[in-house]
Amino acid sequence: MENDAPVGRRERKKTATRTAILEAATSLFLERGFDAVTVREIADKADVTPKTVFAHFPRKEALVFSTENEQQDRLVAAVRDRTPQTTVSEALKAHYLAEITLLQTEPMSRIMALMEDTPSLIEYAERMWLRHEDALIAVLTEEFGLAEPSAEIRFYARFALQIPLMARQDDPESAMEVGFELLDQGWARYGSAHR
Amino acid sequence: MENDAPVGRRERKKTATRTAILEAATSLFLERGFDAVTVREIADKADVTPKTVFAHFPRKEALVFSTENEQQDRLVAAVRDRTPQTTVSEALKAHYLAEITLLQTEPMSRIMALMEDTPSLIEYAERMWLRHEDALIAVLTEEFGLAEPSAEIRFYARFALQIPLMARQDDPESAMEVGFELLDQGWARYGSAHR
DNA sequence: GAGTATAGATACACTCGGTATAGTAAGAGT
DNA sequence: ACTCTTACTATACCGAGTGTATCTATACTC
Repeated sequence: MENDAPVGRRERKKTATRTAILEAATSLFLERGFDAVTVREIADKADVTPKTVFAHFPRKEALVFSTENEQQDRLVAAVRDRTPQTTVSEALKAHYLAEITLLQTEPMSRIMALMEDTPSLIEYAERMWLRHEDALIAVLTEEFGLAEPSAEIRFYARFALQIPLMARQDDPESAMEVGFELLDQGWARYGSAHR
Repeated sequence: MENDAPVGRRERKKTATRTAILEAATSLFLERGFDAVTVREIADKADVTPKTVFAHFPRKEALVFSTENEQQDRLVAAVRDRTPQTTVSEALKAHYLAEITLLQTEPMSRIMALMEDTPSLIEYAERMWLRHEDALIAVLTEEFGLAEPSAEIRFYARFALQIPLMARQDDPESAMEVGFELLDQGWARYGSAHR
């Protein structure tokens, strides 16, 4: 979390205001919901100018998802650090399931609850998630010992990132199962019966 | 296009203002670009109130994509009306390629050019395109003689709709080829060599 | 055909996210 | 002590989109 070098006072102050903004925002969001809180209120509570809020976070939605980078790192690590006898799909499936259980614990679960009834947040979260595509393509390319990503890898990454988005319902495990089965074995078996 | 019953004067006037807004918008967009045109300017040129613009179109971006419904109809028809010996994937691939060539002709090509350098438009177009998912799921369910959509169908639809989004580059045909090959035959063949 | 209801449009004020600009003040490097 | 940079402020602003009350031409009804 805060394992960066404790550099100069200036940077310390900067991260201080950043966390102040973040804390003000999350407390207000959890209290009244995302849409009902204005950026100006957040700024007031954090005792900064609205402009400062946007200096630290590109959009209002970004105040909810401040741990995006770590998420990507975990995803990449899940692929790269899998055991040799594990396929990429198996590793991804396991990782997705682990992430889901992670999201069900405090304090993430409250943010997830906030998300459920805020369309703009869902949308933003999905867009952010899909931004990991390039990173996933990069690991896969590396793992497969290629110099350039192949078209197959690109499609695989695109498809694979869709799976957790569809498994956010009641039974994530079996949904995930189906998704990866289709991704690994293909549709032909289902479709061939009906041309 | 305008094959609806020529009903009362009221509805005729309504569609008249709608087309006036649409024409004003497209001409201004093509002339100066999407972002450089304000809704007020469009409203002025169409001689209506800004409020009226939003009464006809939910968002500014919707002014560019006014033929969304027809697009969905064509997609559904491509699946439903395929010849019996054609698989769904084959039908979709052919349809996508046809749509792409359609988009390369006037006046669509100019709208596409407009899109290229307007991120918000690309985003909106993709979101709108993916909204066809439910419709695609519905046809597939029907075509496969099921009462309820299966999880496999849901994933297939999700994946299949991603393919044209990835084939917007230089060589759509071969990209499409790869996408559907992966979707139909699965990743196992590629991945197995590298676990 | 007069009376009434209503849908489409208007006028206008407003909210809110986000930006632009100019300036201040504190910290960092020399 | 000397700048130079940088986080932040103050303030005004922009543009998309909404809320509300109102007007009016059209449609419906008796």
